[in-house]
Amino acid sequence: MSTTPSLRHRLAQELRDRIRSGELAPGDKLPSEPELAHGRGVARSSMRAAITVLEEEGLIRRRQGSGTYVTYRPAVENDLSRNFGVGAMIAATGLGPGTAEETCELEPAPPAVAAALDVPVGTPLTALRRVRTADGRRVVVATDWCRAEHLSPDELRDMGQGSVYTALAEKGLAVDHGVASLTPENADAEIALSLDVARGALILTIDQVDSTAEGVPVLVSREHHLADAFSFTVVRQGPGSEGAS
Amino acid sequence: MSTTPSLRHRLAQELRDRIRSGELAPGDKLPSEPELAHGRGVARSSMRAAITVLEEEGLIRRRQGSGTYVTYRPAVENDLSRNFGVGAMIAATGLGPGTAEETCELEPAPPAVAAALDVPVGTPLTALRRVRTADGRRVVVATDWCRAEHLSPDELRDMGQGSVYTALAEKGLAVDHGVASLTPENADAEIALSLDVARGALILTIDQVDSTAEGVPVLVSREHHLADAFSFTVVRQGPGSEGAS
DNA sequence: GGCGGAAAGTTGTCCGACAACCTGTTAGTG
DNA sequence: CACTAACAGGTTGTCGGACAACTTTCCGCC
Repeated sequence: MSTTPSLRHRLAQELRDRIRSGELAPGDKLPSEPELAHGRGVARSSMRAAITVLEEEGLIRRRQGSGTYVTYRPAVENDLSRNFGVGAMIAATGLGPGTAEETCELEPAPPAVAAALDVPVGTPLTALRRVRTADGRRVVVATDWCRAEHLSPDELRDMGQGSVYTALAEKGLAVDHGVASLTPENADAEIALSLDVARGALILTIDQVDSTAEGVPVLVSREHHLADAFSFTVVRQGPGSEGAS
Repeated sequence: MSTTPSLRHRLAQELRDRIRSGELAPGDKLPSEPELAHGRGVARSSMRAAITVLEEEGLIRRRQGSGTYVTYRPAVENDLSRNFGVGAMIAATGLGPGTAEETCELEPAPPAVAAALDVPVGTPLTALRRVRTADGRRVVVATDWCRAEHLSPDELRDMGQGSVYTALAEKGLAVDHGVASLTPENADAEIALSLDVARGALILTIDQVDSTAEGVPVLVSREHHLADAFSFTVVRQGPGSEGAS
């Protein structure tokens, strides 16, 4: 897992840091490609590839004959498409993440989860149920399911504080991407009790299926977020390059 | 606006189409870079730059010494981070978008909108209020605000069916990206009336600020979506390359 | 002061070469 | 026969240089 990324990705990361640190502010013009390349002792084509990565991420914009400029894209505090896991989301709001309740045991697969993980309904799955807190306040109740042969309840319990993602990664099942589905809800009795709020409180439920790079679904989660504790944001790409469909 | 995009972007679009059309299925190996380049009569470096674009989008994955492969990323039907505008979202679900009510007039800027557009509170703004339908059913009530000197109510009315985005683009104010904020709500009396549902129905409100490539905010919108009419999904990038924070 | 054109600077594309790496084959060994 | 190790071929990664296309600046000219 400590394989060094390719040169262009390392160069891209350096530039990303320089932008995020504020050394290169929005609207600023980057040094020319030959300059950047010579400064780091790499070929211009390599530096160019790195710049292409950032361009695709939308951090910079190239203009032929003129130069390369940092875009005015805002740094969103809590971007749904980037922050992974409840802990990261809470941390992104500047609050301290914690866990109030935690149970981890084998549980027969509910239909929706079974379908996502491609197992028969009722198959025993490792289920991790947690109530997450932000600065002590209960804000999320979440359940994670994964196949028992991938991660047993015992292994997960031993993991302790570590994220489920790191636990899976150590088993060679690194999560590459996930698809999240958002649904507004009113808190039912169970959720209200777990989060210590009145029944009917506004909840945003996130159902997510995480898969490996090979497309194998390894983790299903259902998170009930207290609506007034978070603000969920997404950066949407403009309709520029895309053709009609 | 008809400036041809750079060669690598055109090549990237061709490859994207071949993947989306199913000609290249997930897991398939792409022809080698020299092969692809020669087939299109371009230099390998140009084709390589195009492939880098797709790699950054997550559509393909390169493996040194082995080849380039199409990833197993799912094609999500209604991706919040890609579909722009209510019409596109409705169309993405396979339903026919329509408009039930439409009013367009000057209106003093509410505080939140004024702040986003960087004008004093109460400044007259062009406000477009629409009730959108999917296969005839009322599903969204949306209000768009923009500065009157950018787009007057008359101009917008003349536009007719055309999207607000195209109207702005023709004025040289093409929208490059937007930041959306999601909030669950229960329908109040006004929304309930507009959407013809009971009070308290579950609503997902999307507040969005759209800006040009220069970072100038040009359009603010507030959309109340009927929760059970849509499923909102987001593809989330895995925690792979990102360091901890 | 205003205008036109040359000049310098920057990104876009092309070409050829070699290094690093993966994969399947083959020859050798037990 | 099973297993291992070396080999050859193919593929991506990086390098260096060159020229084209384009933008911006500046200088001389009117």
